Amino acid sequence: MDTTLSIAKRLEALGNPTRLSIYRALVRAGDGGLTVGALQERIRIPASTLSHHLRALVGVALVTQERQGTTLICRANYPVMNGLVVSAVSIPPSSP
Amino acid sequence: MDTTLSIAKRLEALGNPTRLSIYRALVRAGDGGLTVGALQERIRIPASTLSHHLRALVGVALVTQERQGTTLICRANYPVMNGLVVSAVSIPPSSP
DNA sequence: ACGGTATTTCCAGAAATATCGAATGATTGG
DNA sequence: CCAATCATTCGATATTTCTGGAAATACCGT
Repeated sequence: MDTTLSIAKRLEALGNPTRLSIYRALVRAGDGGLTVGALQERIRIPASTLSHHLRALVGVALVTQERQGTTLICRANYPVMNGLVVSAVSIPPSSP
Repeated sequence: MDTTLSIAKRLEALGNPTRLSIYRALVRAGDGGLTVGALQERIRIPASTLSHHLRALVGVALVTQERQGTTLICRANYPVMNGLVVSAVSIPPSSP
């Protein structure tokens, strides 16, 4: 019903260069994913900033997280991205 | 070279609910496109606000404009959107 | 040139985002 | 329990984005 909104939220999440870099790093990492620490080494931004961006990506389900002891593993959520792509490309029926 | 950036810019442009509505209205309109005025009737926002959003979409080439007398016809730029989708889905090689 | 319609630019205020150091919380191994 | 490591939250600032009324501009027909 609010398709447009959830699509926009995901696009907005990916629309920040830093967050897009994070997402792409996770795509590159594949199914193994990356810990927040590993991500920090690659992206090279302060931990707090990274944490905020990760929260945004997780909030729209583009990224999932799994605890493993003291570390957190982050993974790109492919099905959600595929759905987003389909939604973005397909011709919308009408409304908003 | 700045792939990530230009992708991010386009995603950001579509990441605003109002702009996404505008873009979708243009997709619905098809090859005929819509004048700015027609767009305003559908989206129902002040002309100046609409103009700002259109400028953003045109600025990243997701929308094209063609003058026709006193009116401006806006059209969704499909090739750019297709390119964006491909970029977003394909696994990036490395770097930022 | 004038009047009218279509659209953009100017301006400004409100709201949202991005950033990051410092403090805090969580979890495990010893 | 303590120390250590990994990560998040707090607090504060700087920057950007969004919004829309008013004024300006563009283009046509007469």
